[in-house]
Amino acid sequence: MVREGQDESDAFATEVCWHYYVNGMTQGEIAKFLDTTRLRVNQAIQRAKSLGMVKVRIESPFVARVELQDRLRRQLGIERVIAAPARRDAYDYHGSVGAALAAVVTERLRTKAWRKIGVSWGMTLEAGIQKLPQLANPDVEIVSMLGGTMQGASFNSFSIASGFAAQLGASYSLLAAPIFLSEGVDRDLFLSQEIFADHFAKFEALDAAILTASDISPRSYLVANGLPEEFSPAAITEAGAIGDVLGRFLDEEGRTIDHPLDRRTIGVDLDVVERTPEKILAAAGPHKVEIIRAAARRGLIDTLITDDVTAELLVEPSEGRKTATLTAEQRAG
Amino acid sequence: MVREGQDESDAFATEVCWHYYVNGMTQGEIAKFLDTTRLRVNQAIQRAKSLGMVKVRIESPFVARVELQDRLRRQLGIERVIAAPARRDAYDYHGSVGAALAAVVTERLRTKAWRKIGVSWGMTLEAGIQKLPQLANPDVEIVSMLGGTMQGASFNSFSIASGFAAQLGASYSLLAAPIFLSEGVDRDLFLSQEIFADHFAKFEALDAAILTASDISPRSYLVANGLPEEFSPAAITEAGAIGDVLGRFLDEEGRTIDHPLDRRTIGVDLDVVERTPEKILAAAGPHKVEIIRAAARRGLIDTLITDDVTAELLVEPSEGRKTATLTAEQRAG
DNA sequence: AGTGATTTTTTACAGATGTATGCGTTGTCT
DNA sequence: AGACAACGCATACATCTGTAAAAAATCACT
Repeated sequence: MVREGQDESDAFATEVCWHYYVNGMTQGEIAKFLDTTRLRVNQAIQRAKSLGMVKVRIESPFVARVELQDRLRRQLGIERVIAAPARRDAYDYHGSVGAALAAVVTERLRTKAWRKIGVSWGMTLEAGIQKLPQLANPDVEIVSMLGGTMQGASFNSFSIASGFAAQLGASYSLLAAPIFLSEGVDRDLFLSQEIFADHFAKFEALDAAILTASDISPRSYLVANGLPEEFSPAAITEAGAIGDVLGRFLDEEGRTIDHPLDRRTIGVDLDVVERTPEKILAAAGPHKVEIIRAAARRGLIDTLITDDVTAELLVEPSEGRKTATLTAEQRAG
Repeated sequence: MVREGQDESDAFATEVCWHYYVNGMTQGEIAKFLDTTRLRVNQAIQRAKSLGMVKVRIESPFVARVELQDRLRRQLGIERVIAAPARRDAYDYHGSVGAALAAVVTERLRTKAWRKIGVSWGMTLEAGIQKLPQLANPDVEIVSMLGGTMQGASFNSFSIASGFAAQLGASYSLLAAPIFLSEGVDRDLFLSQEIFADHFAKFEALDAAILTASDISPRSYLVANGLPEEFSPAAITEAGAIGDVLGRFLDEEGRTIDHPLDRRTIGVDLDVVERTPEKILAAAGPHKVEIIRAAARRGLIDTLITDDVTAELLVEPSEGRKTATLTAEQRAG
């Protein structure tokens, strides 16, 4: 050509991409058609992609959610994120997340050979039970991962494990103890009872754990109904806690806070939970953003189930909102 | 899922496409990641494409031209179209087309083992010679496909073949005869001369033909300089002709017109040209639109070299201008 | 429960794609 | 002119992709 190299090569790449993407020709066909080698065509496509000449856009109502999930997944460094679409007009923190949790558990049970599933408790998990279909999994055992509350407003904390078991057609194993021991009770002595030893041994053998997280506020079922009188929410916050997972209060970095309350908690140790093969944490609500981040940092989440409202709040504000139109240069490598 | 099937499957397809196109994951990786089979992922991508969910856009200054060429190529039913970018401020019909012709010929000579190249003549081909680099093709013979003019304004019609040969470093073979025999000369007798028989035999053995086309107007070098006095342009038009290729006047359908002039023309028969393996026709200008269409219909064009202005005029107005953003559903089949 | 029909899942295989290797050509420097 | 380096090209090969057929599972019906 009389024209200079850059133009010519761009024009060539343009024509190659046109045939490839628009006309659907194969690289070999294009090479034959343009009297060149397949290698050249292949390289032209790769160059065009890396130059951002080829733009792939996915048009679907689900794109925003998928993108959000993907970004959050990378940011939190966890395996999977599900951001269920929340009702923005009647936002309740639990409805959509519960449905998504039910769907995930159902799907997982269909394909995985889970035997023991550890469960936490709380309003989010209660919502999940409501959405579960009736299944038959006689080989599955639902293992309660922490003690229960002695009083409550809406549901019995022990009923979470049994409720899961009932819907899943599974057996269950409760931890028949208060979540927080009374003052003066010797923890080691209490737990030395044989029945507890058997139960704690199951924690090490869980195939999956269904968790939730709460902040420290009256909205937290645990704080509202379970906290011993001598521990005020303010005192726990003072100690650096921003919320709890399984009754264990964590600081911003996901570390268990050093506080007398922790030594009175009856339930699985978070270090044990970390070793569980599949950890599903379901939680939503603007007030839970910090504790979800902390739980992720602690390594307590493989699959995060939340809603799109919370997910939006979870993503780093620094990471500017990307458009759904992205370059597909990734195929190059 | 609690949601209905359509939504779920669309959401799934969206997520799959996201991973595939945006994250650049392989179908197998996505299947493993989403706990499903590669088949499902493959089908989801195909469904998304066929639903128009995936849009591929090529962003390049050359897109418009490439698209134009491709559309024209299909419409004319020829192998290749090159629409060189014309200078719209100083439009001359020949500059850009000549450069493109030179580029094509150079490229073809580099890769193809052409031995005999037939050439027409005219201002467009003259422009091509000007843009040809100096090459060395001692094994190539340039064969003039028609007789010459006895007078002219700008260039000698015989110099086209010799000019090509000089630039290409090839030998040449002229047809030393007038393009139109004088009245009363017996054509068969004239052509029975041995030297012409040899030359005409070469027409059957051409590897390629470099052609052009003109309308019937003073802008045509042939009409202006070559037409016998007894044939007025009006008379030829009257006979149905809209232009000529190699001195053969064609009607709209590309048929050689039945006219006394045709029986006095000295040059290759168009039926012979049709059998030439590679026919390159270079022509541009709004006035040449009709004759280019006719030449294509006649099967005289494998590669059309024109400019973008002419190409725009050549495409059927009925075929609405498509946008450069097209669905890439073609990969499905 | 048994049986047949329908649908999924698995498996296999034929292209298509992306990459590395070695060879030949071109151009350049001494 | 000869040697060397750089570049491009053909080949080969390891995935990846798309599709069809076989096997298995599920479902509907008797």
